[in-house]
Amino acid sequence: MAVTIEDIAKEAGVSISTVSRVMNGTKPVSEELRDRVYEVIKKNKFKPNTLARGLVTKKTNMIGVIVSDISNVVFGAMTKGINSVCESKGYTIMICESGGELERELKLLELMEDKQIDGVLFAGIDVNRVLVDSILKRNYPTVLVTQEASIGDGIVDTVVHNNTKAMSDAVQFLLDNGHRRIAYLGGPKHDFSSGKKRLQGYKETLLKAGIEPLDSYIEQVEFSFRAGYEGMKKIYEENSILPTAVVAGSDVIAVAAIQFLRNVHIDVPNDISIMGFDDSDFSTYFQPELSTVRISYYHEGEMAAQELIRWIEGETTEVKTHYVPHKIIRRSTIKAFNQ
Amino acid sequence: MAVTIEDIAKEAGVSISTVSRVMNGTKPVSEELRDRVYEVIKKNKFKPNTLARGLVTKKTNMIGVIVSDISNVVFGAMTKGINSVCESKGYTIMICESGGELERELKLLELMEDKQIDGVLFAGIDVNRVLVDSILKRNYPTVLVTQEASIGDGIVDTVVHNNTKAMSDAVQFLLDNGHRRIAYLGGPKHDFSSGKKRLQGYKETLLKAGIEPLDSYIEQVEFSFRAGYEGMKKIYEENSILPTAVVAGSDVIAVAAIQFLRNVHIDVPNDISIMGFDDSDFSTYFQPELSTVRISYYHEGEMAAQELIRWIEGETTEVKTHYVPHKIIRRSTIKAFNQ
DNA sequence: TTGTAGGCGTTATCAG
DNA sequence: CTGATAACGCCTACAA
Repeated sequence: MAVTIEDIAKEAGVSISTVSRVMNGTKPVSEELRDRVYEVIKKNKFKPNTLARGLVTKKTNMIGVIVSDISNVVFGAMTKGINSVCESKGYTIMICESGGELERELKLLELMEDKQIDGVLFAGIDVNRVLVDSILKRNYPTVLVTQEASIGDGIVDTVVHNNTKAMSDAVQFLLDNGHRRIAYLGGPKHDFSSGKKRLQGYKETLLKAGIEPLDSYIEQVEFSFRAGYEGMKKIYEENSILPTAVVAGSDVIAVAAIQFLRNVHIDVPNDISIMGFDDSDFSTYFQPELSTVRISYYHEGEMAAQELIRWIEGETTEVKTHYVPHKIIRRSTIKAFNQ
Repeated sequence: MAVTIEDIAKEAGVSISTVSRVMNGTKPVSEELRDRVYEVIKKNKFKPNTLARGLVTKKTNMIGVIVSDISNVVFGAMTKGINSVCESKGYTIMICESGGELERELKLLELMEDKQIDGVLFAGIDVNRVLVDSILKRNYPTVLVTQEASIGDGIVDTVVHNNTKAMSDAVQFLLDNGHRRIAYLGGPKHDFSSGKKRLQGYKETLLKAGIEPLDSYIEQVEFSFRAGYEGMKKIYEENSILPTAVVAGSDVIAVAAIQFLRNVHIDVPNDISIMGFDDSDFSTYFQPELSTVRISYYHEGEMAAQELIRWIEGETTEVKTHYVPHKIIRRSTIKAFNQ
């Protein structure tokens, strides 16, 4: 059996409250006793039982993180950001994987509560009304990361990149480079940020430039290499007039598209330009290097964790959507037509 | 304040022990009372407080996972495997990142204990005597994943792939394909499996084929694109006679090497063959596709988690090293000289 | 400044 | 089968 506060008290010849006080600095203790107690603590390598402590303080210093796919590089980067601030603030993270399924997301939200975590960081796929209700009715702070609620802003605290604007910027970048026939090979429909926000950014920007979006130029696929490959294939097969550029929903999708095009002897960027999304590490591993929209998921994770901890620790926090900036990165998969 | 077992007991008109019993099925309860209690539980959505429970049962159903780098795809896959079995067995995982620093690894091992986890899965960089001692003296089950102890087998329970054999197989594969000048561009020296085991496999296999390993053909670098690139550059610059093949420590390193070679107009595989390691998802995204050694980190994670849980739940477990199989995957970065 | 005692929410032991 | 009651290890008024 591990050594308890009582053992320490006994050995130091003081009461357990005194031991508690020197450990937590919660009330003044005479120097003499303090030293004596410290000594005994060190000697016995005493570590207070966090469960017992949590039971009375209602605080566990643990925060939950819910993501759809642990092995996804995007969430890897985000988690790293989260972890860096949590560690420095004395919090430990509990990561759970939802697979993007509503059922499991709801179950995990509950699991977190059971575990008495202090708060959760939620990276959903489509944070709809059911999810929002579930989040709001719980008695722990929650901030959304990576994905805003699909039923409107200002309802739950959020840290995201502006998906609409990011995609809009990507399309505008292509327009600025003289492209007019721009296809969209984005993430899945059921993913709110990809299925709705980004597609919206794509369409609006084309429209603003006087270009009517073409259904046959729009393909929404899963975030995987295979899906990206098949999506590009479909666009290729079903259009007699090919686009001169494609905006992708992720770098993986972009790379898959390039691979397909190469297989049908279409050169990137000479025949078709490709724009990635995310700026994953590997986007410079390829030849040609990927032009892309840089999203700092690491930073997004950091911000979200900071926001959550601020909330947990009682610093008044306004429920709002915080945007982390994105940036267009030009590399070799874009060819300019104008000038 | 959340509803407690006492509230339920009161509302159902029974004692708290009865409520506890119906929840845990620990002792028989008359059907009548059981139904009545269940009703009240459902109605109030009562969830027992895990902290209080853990305090008395000494079990938290949480297992800790310590990795050096959360955003590394290898650990992403492993974690996913771990998570899948943990979830099915009712355990939740607590992931911590050590950065591969001994200090932090030791600190995390302690943190885990503080949190009263039931056991930990440890993926270290060099599990030396200090670490092993620290692991053994703790009072929770621990199994090493991905990396065996550097001070010998059979001391702590382990699930790994056979690094020596895997690298040996890779080299043998190259030998079988007629290569004689094979360079080694592996992981960092301080990483036991890469710095020691794999290098050993490389040297032994060459020796067995009557080839004396060349120092100038051996480069040990960090697991990053940049480091891989620089490492390949060094081999290129410092050898008047270039190797005809290179075995890499990871797919990322392999891709980086290819990139460098391309930049100095050396063709892969016609001029130099490249063998990757890991078989990461992206190894088929490139042209040419990467020949590599497939390691199923997902499966490794699964096995380790199973082993740990078996241990936690008291099924006698023999402390030994479990190997998960690897496999040579031939793709396009290898050219055969013979036949 | 220090100690006593009650309570946090459960499980488990022991009578009934 | 059921119900008190004592732990579990710690924090925190309340007293001294």
